[in-house]
Amino acid sequence: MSIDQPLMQLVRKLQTRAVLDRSDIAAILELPFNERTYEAPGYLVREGATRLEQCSFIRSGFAFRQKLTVDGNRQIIGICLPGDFVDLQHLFLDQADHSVQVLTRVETADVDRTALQRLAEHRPNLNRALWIDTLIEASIHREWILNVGRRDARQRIANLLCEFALRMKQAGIDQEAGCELPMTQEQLGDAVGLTSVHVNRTLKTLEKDGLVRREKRYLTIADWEKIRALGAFSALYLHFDQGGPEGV
Amino acid sequence: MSIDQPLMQLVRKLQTRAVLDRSDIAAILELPFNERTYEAPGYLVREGATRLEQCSFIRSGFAFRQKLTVDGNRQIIGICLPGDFVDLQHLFLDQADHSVQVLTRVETADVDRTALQRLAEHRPNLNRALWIDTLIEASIHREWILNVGRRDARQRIANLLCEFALRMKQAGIDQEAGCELPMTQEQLGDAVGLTSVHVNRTLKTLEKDGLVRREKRYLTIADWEKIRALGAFSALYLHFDQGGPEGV
DNA sequence: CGAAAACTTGACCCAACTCAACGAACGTGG
DNA sequence: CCACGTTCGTTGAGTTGGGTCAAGTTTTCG
Repeated sequence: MSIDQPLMQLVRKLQTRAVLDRSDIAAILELPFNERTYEAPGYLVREGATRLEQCSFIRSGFAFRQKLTVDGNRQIIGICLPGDFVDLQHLFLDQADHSVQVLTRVETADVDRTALQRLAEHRPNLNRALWIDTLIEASIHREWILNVGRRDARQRIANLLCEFALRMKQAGIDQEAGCELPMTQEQLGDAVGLTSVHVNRTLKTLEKDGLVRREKRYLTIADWEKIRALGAFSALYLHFDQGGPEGV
Repeated sequence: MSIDQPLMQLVRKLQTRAVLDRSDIAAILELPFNERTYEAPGYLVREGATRLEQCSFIRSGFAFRQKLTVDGNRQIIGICLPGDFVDLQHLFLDQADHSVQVLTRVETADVDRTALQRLAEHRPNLNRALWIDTLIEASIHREWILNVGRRDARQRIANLLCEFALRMKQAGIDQEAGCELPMTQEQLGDAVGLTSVHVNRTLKTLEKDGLVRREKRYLTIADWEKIRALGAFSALYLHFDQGGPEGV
């Protein structure tokens, strides 16, 4: 049950979603699983795939969900941080409706989906935790629709950065001076529905205004309050408050 | 157990999501519930609301999910048809992260959320059905992010119309000649991230090209194949195939 | 060290927005 | 059932945020 026991990471994640008792935790730690490593531009999930027998969560590294237009345009649908499930939707859905691609080298732990289904079936707390995780992801999707549909370039990027920083913090992997962003400007653009060229120009203005700082490949948030205001970011949609007993 | 028993409608909906046995159905029909009616520009759910003790599904009428920008711009996040749950997310989430507003007069049946939780807890089939419903909604959200983020006006509207028509058909409420659309052009615009003015102009071109027909207040799809191709619509993301036994 | 990937910058363009005025349809009350 | 206010749809003219294209420059990494 050491800290580098991958399933312990899963336990900790689910504990942010619902209260688990001793036996719940024991049941998780007994799950059969295998580990896997994916390198940089690889796919964890491919849209259309059908023999989905496992649900994976990320032990380390970053990934993103994406869908493509017929004419090849990419839209990033969400970002997966360490500790996140990559494809919890495959607990019950039989076909992948989007792809998940590696951002930085990713290590996963893959749990058999029927084993996970049994767990949800027999353990209300785990059922609740997994379900809440699903619901929060849907909530994040909703915010993204708003972001891409109704905000201008500066606001979109600001909002994305806020979400990223806060989720990093909740996952306990933020640096002291803000947080790093492991995405290229093109990927950033694909996440907010803009061109890499325009992302570049927009980031410049954000830097000029003292909202972010950029060195080499990394971007850090310089003025949290200003960027929060610009992106009109409200953490409500991340539902951080859901961990309490019986959801109070 | 007549057809106008509201809970029978719920049974039928859930049967499109998973296989239910006799006792599952009986358990649903025993749920306590009350009925409510909402008039035209009213709210079924308000963003930020906290005492969420019921989950409602729509017996008749249409509603839409929405979020607002700080500067008052609206983005419609999804559309609720008769038979759809309005706020299944409140089965486990304790705060509303978006609003749901009436499109046409809506009649709902409201089920106590703890009763529904108990059902999910004790009945794997129902747990599965409800969960799949949640997952499909998340999948629709993803498609909307793509739609709004990476397609042009004609494609966006075409895609939305396809989704609407197909879901209407699955819900069994399509007219013979395509289907009516109970949304104003402004609402259409808010759903696809455009202005009502631009929606108007774009609809004109779609009509000129013979893809849709418009009479009075109603819009019907004239050429399904053309509009499907234009919107690059693929029904994959609606996961209609999920109803089978054990998801095969 | 060299090639590939990522980032910058400028010039030009266009899809969609804004503003504004007007017409059509709806529905409500008398 | 008509009158009239309100909402919805339509159209034009002018503007703009962000896209495109293209040519560098810097960074990364094998």
